[in-house]
Amino acid sequence: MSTAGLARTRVRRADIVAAALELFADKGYLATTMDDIGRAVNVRGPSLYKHVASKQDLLVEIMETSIETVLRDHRVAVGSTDDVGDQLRRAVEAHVRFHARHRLEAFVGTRELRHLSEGARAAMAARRRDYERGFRVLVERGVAEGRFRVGSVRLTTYSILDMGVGVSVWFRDGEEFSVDEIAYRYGDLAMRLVGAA
Amino acid sequence: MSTAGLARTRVRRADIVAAALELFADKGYLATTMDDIGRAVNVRGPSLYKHVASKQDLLVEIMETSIETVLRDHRVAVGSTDDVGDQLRRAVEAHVRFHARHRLEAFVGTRELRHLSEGARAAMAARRRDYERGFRVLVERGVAEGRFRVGSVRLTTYSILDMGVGVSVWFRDGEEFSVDEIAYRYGDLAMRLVGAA
DNA sequence: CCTACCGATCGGTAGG
DNA sequence: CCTACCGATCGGTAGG
Repeated sequence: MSTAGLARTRVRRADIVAAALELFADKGYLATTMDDIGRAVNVRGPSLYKHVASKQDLLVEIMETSIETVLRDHRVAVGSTDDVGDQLRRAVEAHVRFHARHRLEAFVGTRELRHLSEGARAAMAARRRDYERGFRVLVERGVAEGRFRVGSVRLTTYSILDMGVGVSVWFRDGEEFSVDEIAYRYGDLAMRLVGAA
Repeated sequence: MSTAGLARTRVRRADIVAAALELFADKGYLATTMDDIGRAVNVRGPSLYKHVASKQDLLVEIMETSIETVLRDHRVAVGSTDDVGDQLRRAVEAHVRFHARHRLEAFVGTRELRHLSEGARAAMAARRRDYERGFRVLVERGVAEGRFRVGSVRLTTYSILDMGVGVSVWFRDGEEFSVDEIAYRYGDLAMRLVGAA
């Protein structure tokens, strides 16, 4: 038994989370079994419980990590300048970068929200509203400063956010556009939407 | 037993499909049991098998009906005029109307694609590509005719589609905007995206 | 349209 | 980290 030669590094919690992310994105949370996740890191399902408390825990960790990442990126983008046009442009670029680079997190974050326990779900929903509000505030300020011209702040904000989220659905690495190219072009598109192009 | 007074009309297949749609949208396909669906139409789970062949069948019916609806609406919109600007505008309006009026179908259509059997999934994916192509062709023609000015046909098309899909996530009846108001405003936003505003 | 039930699956625990 | 296993759930069928 001790002679089996399979290269096998010690299982780390981060590997388990990464495997769970891929499986949740591919098959869905409910359809993914602890055995599936174990297989991806070369152990049996029950062995995972030495590293994680539950399957639910894995989902919570994935979602919390990604909302914190995108909120941090957003704050950095907005804090990088005082010009509301540049703020919105950079916020959109950060939004798109996140949704291209973290496609699976974005997927799982929206599609599996309902499988979060009640408390975790409410906390996540609140964080997501914070994020949306960040964009709405920028659009509002741009309008107030006479820089943007929009039909409806709310609809324009949703449009900007939703088109960026869409990137996570169709983006594939190594195709026509790089992440940065897409980010810049979506920045341009957002400027058009707010009438500042 | 025969004296129980509960108002109960005969169970129709359409009622079952409608109940399944609501449950699939709310809890997800896998988390919805045949007993859940039965309860919604006042029968036990096993009784449903007199009307439907399987739970999978319900999902297929929901998805096929909605893709056919949106494709039909799209063809009517595009066929209503020869002006490519008006064609795109009306196509966007139809797209948005569908995603506002058929929120749940839109939800289930994208979120539960992976729970379709292999064959049904491939057929659905093909229909969805047809739909996308309809928009891409309009954007291309507008550019060729010198009416639109875009950075990338592909990214602009995705943006237009994705922001419309987003309506199904946040739209609620009886709030700030009616379905038609949203449709018109999204038509305006699409015109801005293609540089024809 | 119902009850009883089969067969399979799965999260998590016991106890090494 | 593993095997054995519990308890619960669920789609679908049998047979009225």
